[in-house]
Amino acid sequence: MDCSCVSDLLLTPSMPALWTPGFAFPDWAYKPESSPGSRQIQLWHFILELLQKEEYQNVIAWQGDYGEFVIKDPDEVARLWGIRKCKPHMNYDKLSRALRYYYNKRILHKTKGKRFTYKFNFSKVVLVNYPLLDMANSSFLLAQSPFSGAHNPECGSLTPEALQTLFSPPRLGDPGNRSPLFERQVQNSEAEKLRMETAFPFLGSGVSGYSKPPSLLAPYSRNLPFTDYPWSFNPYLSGAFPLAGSKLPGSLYPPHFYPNPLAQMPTPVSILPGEANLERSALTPSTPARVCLPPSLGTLPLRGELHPLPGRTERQAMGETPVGGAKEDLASDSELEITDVSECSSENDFSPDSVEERPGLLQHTMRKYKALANKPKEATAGQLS
DNA sequence: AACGGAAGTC
DNA sequence: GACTTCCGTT
Repeated sequence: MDCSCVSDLLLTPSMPALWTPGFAFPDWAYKPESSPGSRQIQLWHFILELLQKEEYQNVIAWQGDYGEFVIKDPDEVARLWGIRKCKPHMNYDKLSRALRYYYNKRILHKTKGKRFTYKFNFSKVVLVNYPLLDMANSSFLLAQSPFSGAHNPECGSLTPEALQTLFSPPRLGDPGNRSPLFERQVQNSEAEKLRMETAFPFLGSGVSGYSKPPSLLAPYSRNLPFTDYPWSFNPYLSGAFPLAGSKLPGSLYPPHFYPNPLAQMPTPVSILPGEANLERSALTPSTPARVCLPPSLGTLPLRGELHPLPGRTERQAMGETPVGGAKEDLASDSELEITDVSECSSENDFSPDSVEERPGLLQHTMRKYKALANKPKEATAGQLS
């Protein structure tokens, strides 16, 4: 009420918080779990939001390589952040302190020598989008990273047990209904949190990380569109957003960074599980679930077989249409500076999610992944392409 | 500008 | 836990 700060950019009624057209983050990343008791947006989310809003290109923008961005107007970013957090006295000094705390979490790191330039640990973003994928490739991915395998204890943590944990079915008490994309879990279980933290340590007490994305994750296209991605996989293209009909400005997707998904999205590989395996009712009926899979998953069991992280992650990877329309999304884009206060304490509760139990599949998938992970990259790529 | 410790807030 | 605030240091 008295806090005339919050932008409704991400709190449009018809749309859950943190609508990010180019990125898809599992709901657990949206807060309740990552910060028990708090529902506020995290700074890195906010940064990502700004980064993909065309209107803030002069404030903050992707620049340089791979995940690197420049805060062109520190004061403005701080101001926006302050508005978002109802911290009128926010400034860049404080904001940057918060950013520095991300260094240890491996979410960000500083691009030395470049003023106001930071870099996302991009692999983590990919991880968030395609957790299973990343896990599947973890061995050789990490092997290629500057902080590879032997030096990376995390690499060894991706054990079948970890997978098991990640895939473990929900507790019996967990609600069994699926919720539409963007609805977030409210009654998310600790198990879920544990699963996530196992897979995405950076969100917790993370350890590993690579400053450079694994080569398999492909360099950004400098000139070519989608085809430049070795496996037609745009890590920033979640596919979880209204594609057809959406009118996201192409400029939101700098070609050198991530091609315009709307214009260049190739026919994606569908990992749509069989109808019997997926409760399609939760999906927008007219919107085919789709996802661009990297070749590494090309030979993995698809349709009805691959059923990674049943629930949130899967649906995102499948390109579920978010609640609300693109039009509203766009309309809200320019309202970051909204001064509507009511949002300050508004709640954005979402329905609980569910996880399906597929023990057989789990075993199968785990074996497959393990096999894949143990193969040389080339061989794997070949086999998968 | 950038860093990071320390204490405080929610 | 994720900042916010303050501040001394590089």
